[in-house]
Amino acid sequence: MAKADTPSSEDLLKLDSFLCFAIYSANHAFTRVYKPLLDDLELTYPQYLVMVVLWEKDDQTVGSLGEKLFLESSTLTPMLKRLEAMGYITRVRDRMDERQVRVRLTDTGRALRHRANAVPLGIAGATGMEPADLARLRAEIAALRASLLR
Amino acid sequence: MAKADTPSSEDLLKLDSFLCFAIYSANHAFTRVYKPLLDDLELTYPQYLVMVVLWEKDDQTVGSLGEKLFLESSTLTPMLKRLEAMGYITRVRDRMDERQVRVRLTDTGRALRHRANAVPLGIAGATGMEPADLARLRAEIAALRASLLR
DNA sequence: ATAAAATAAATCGTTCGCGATATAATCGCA
DNA sequence: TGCGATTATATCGCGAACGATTTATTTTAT
Repeated sequence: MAKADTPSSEDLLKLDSFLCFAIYSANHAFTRVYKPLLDDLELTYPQYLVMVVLWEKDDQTVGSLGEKLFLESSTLTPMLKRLEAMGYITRVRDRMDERQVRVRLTDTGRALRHRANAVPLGIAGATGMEPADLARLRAEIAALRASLLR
Repeated sequence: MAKADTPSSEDLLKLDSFLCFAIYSANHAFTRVYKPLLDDLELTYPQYLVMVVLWEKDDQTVGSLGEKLFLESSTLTPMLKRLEAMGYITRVRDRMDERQVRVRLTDTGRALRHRANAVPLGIAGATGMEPADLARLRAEIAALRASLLR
């Protein structure tokens, strides 16, 4: 199958598309594995990521969330409105700088964290990998992302 | 920062969300890096993946494409209609089994492959990684996906 | 031979995600 | 001071992506 020669650009077309595809399909796989666990919390996977960021640090601007999640306001604004409608967060213009919107957890949103603690255990189990391997892989992929966005 | 103790479920909430998030954001990063390269071909990133699969093996059913790409017909059908409208593929009911739709490259679609050969080189460069490392990482992520979907 | 089960795509409604653009507030500088 | 540039968020249109359902065809079992 694999030849010792320098791969032609035709071979590369396949080869390299595979790393991106591995990531693309692994991402879908994560979405699917998370779904049943998150259904209980009535959160989608991207919404869950927003909540994780807020559980770590409450009271952030839309821009700050976007920086951490690598998302644009055009993606976040509608998502945050849904989370607000569900009663998990509030969105309030900053008094000092009315351009900014401060996103804060409600008591319900904060309380959700306890129920969410069960989620990661389920995921870690689903990967079937050792914590150390997971950490190493995570770091490598994060480095890859950083290179890509450079 | 890191303690030697067994991580609590609260710590895990952060830790484990990171592998999924690393993948999630790396996937977005790939989409962004591909975009300018694919704009010339008038393909989106998912459409490009479909074309890659067809360049490898022409004349496949919707189901076969879905198996390889891990996508449902509800995702593929509209995408394939767009590729058909662009003149890159044809969609024809199979005479032998009218339930199936056979997807075939047009001459234009086949010809596109040559122009697409430039794409992977650009991506490989953007990762800044050695081919061997890329291959290893790809394999690890593919294994992870397989575990998740088990 | 035909009714029931299974299979393959397509359709529908919802959520994400982006780029381009709009709106509104603040900043900087003449 | 006040006006142009910058910044923060929101809006819009489009293309994925999924689950649930529908339609059409084929297979199977009776």
